[in-house]
Amino acid sequence: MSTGPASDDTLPATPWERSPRRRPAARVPLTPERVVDAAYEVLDREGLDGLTMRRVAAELGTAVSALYAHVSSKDELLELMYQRMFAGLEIPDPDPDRWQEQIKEFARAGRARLLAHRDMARISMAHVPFTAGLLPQLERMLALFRNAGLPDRITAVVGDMLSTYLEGFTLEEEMWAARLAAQDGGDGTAAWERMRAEMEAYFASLPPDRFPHLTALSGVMADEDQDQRFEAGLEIIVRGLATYLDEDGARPAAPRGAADTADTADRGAGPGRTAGGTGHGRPAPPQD
Amino acid sequence: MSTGPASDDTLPATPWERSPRRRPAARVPLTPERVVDAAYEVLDREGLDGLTMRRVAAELGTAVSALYAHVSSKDELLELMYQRMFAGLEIPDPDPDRWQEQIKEFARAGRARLLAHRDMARISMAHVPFTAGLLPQLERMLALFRNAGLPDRITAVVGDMLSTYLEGFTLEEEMWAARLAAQDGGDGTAAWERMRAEMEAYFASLPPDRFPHLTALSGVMADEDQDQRFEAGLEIIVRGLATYLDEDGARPAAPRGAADTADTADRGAGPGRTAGGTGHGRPAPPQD
DNA sequence: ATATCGTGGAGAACGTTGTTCGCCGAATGA
DNA sequence: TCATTCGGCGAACAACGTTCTCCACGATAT
Repeated sequence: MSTGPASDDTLPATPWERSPRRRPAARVPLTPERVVDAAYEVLDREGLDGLTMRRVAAELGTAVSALYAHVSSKDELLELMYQRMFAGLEIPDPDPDRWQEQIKEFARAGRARLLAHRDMARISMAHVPFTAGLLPQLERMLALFRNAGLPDRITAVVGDMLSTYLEGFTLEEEMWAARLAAQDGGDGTAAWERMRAEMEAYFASLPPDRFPHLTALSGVMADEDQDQRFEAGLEIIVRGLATYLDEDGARPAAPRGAADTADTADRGAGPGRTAGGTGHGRPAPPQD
Repeated sequence: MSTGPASDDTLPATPWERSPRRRPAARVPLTPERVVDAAYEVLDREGLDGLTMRRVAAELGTAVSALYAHVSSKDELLELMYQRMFAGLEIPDPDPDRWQEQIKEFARAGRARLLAHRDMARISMAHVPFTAGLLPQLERMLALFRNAGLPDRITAVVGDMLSTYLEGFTLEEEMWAARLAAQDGGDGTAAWERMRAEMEAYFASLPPDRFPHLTALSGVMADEDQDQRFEAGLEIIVRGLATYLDEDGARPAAPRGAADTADTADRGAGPGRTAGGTGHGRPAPPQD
């Protein structure tokens, strides 16, 4: 460079002490996996808004530009993070006796994955849910629904619906947590408790003539925790699904030991046409 | 070329023709509402990623810094846009005979609002759903559910669930539309048709031994359009809700003319405790 | 053992973003 | 008519994603 060197702590180490130290560090040649590792580290510490390429590079002790030899763009980095989230997610073999519980277990496992890292639901929401790597999971989920006896028309729709519920619920959960953490540092349960009390008081303070139901429910609006709310929503969906079992000649409730993964051929096309899963129609035109 | 004026259309108009023209323009003194108007204009033209304070200012013909006298930050601008989306959204008086249809109509109206402007679901998802301005809508929704005969425990949960489904579904819808628009300019139905064909072919091309259900459903995975898929999911939720009607001594299905908005007192606390609507429990700790 | 080559990381730079600071010009009250 | 106040303007700042050029290192060939 044409000018003088910067102040001391920005100087690179002297060669005789840098060389021996660099050996162990430089021998790990910075793979995409390591970049994703560092990105997760930064994500948990700084949140999605604080997840910058510069910070990821700093986490690895490398230059920013070095990252681009392995990930090509920040979007691809987020994509890799998204895919890793589902790595090793097992969906059990269909057991028609327990299909409701199996669906719930899948949803709980998904929520746990989303909550495992900060702002994960935001990342998840920003990606189209079915990449090639996720096809096995999709297949096993379809097996769950079809073997339960759900009509194909419903099977094709419920996968998207479940993941939408999963991601949407967890996203909202994250947002409350973030808002809470922002307004005061106490990330313990005390802050939650106080906010619940505040909300309850707020609802109760509304004019009862204009908000009869809101005020009537105020005492309990802040009562259940997130786990219970998640379960309640899940239960609504599963109950809704169950109403399709005694339709179209499908098995009535949850008969024993019938269909397993191999029953695809015999129920192939159902009553008439079956219907769309990941397929999407036309985009509804913007209306003003 | 540090000096020289730019080409003609970037030049401001001459004073003698600008002054009379500026009168009507400058007499509109740049309210927050006008900023939001311009922001919507930019949003529809450039998308959320292209929604820049600089572009909004350009749309208004003002300087960027002028915006900050009225909106204070981009986040607040997005908040105002979010709130305007619900302005004038009417939720009908509860009709216990038609509660299922009323819920569906609300959801359809919500989806229409979200689709009315580009990337609106992304904005909506980023905001906590219940601001003070939205309380009347929330109240009327609670009325719908309670008058239908749903237990308070369910009423408190289903509002969030419906809006989650609404926003999540539309968000995914938007993402497909955006991806489609990006990969080729043809925003007509032809592009959608081609993509559906591609997806169908892709699913069908998978190895049937590893993906029996996916291949079995391939022919119909891309069959329904978004409207039908939305309705199908809605139907699942409503059916799930209906299963709660003959519980806890609530009315069996949809009896005539009972309860209206004034019935809050008599069914106040139901069987035991009722449960949380917007309240959220503690944040589940990150697990690694 | 020496010279050559190629790869991958380093550093600086570019264009763009949200936001802030100091200034000016035009309305308004005395 | 003067002083004041307020809203818009231009420039600037820090930080972002991304790209460019260059250099040092290890492996290969002679």
